[in-house]
Amino acid sequence: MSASRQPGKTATPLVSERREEILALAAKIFADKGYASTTVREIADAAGILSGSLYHHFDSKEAMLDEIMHGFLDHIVAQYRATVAAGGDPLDVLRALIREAFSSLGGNPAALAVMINEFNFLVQFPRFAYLREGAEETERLWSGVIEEGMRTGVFRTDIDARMIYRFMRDTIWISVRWYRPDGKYSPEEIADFYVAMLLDGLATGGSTDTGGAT
Amino acid sequence: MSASRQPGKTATPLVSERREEILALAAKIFADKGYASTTVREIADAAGILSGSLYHHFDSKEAMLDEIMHGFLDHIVAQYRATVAAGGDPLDVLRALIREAFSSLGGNPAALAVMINEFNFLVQFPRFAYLREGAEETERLWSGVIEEGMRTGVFRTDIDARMIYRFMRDTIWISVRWYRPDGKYSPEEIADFYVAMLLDGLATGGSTDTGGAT
DNA sequence: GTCTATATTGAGATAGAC
DNA sequence: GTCTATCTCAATATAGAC
Repeated sequence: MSASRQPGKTATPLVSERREEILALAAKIFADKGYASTTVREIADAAGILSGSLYHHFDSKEAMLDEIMHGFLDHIVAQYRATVAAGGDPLDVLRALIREAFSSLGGNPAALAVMINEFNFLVQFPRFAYLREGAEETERLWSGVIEEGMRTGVFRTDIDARMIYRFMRDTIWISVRWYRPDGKYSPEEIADFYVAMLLDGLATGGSTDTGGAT
Repeated sequence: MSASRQPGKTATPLVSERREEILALAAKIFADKGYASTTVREIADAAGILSGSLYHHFDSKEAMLDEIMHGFLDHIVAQYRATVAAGGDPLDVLRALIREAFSSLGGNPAALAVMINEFNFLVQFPRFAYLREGAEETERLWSGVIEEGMRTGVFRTDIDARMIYRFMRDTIWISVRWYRPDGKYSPEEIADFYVAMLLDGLATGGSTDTGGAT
């Protein structure tokens, strides 16, 4: 388990492994019970130490949450940025974005769940204001691709691009609530199902009659 | 505001109006801050009374949550049941279900938000086990319609029906997080956008190539 | 139905020994 | 890096007067 440690160098890594371990445990518990309902004692128990000892690694319970959120958000936004920057056919770019979003399920499901569950509450506090920035940049990136696809004619234009974005974002991310790593489908398969449904629709024939909203 | 009160009868209604008022206030705060992060004092403040006085109306904070959840779930499940029982073309039934789900946005958004946010955590406690039953009945009702549509050939059969259900359920319900009553679109319009996208897809041409999952 | 006053518990966090 | 011991505060809930 210490394979990455270089012989001769006596530890003190820039980011302690123990920190990361504890952070991963905390993320899991935050995801399962909710941040507010989680006690520092539970986190300490999971790590096999006493609650007071946690404060050697972290300033506070909130600081743990902050690190989890920051780590997740920075990573995913950087991915989106790179994918959009690479450019290409809007349809392909959108597909790539969707796959990246779904692959967070396999990557760090606990952090994703915490993000989904706590975002709305946390974003109102100054300390977590960066969450809004990340969300807004993500929305700009995704919506930009949709809008480009509308201009070039590959996407339909009769639905608000921002609403399409929201539908997609919510559907993809909230799937962390039912996704199980040992389940029937991998994140990649789920992504492909979703792309298939999103692009071509559920109906077989032309069910162009939406039945209302004239 | 007391239009429903009959003259001559001196109050003592079966369900006190004051209870309902307080419950609505509690639901709003639970929705905004999360159940665990809400204090009984905040609820009392909103109602213009002191925290101790709440216990004249309710046994506990948890009892308030219980009433909110029960009220919401019973109502929506009864609706779904009736709609499915009425029968008809699966495509029309599905459309009706989707509209009903979205109309919860206009009806009782706070209760819906609390349901979405707290479901996963609460369902593990015996007191809230009925949440699972409600969710399962809902899934059976919706999935049944999708499967019938697959049999009769109006829906594509290359995507798992339960996954389709989950995608739909999540997308619709989580929209309570961004829906605003004073916003650009009504729940009915949002429902129609969603139905349009769901049934016919986002792509204009035949983008049958999903690009992977061979 | 609400208030005053308070009991009681459990939470996050700290100080210093080891 | 962890433990022992404890502080402090805030939260739910209660009892009884009005």
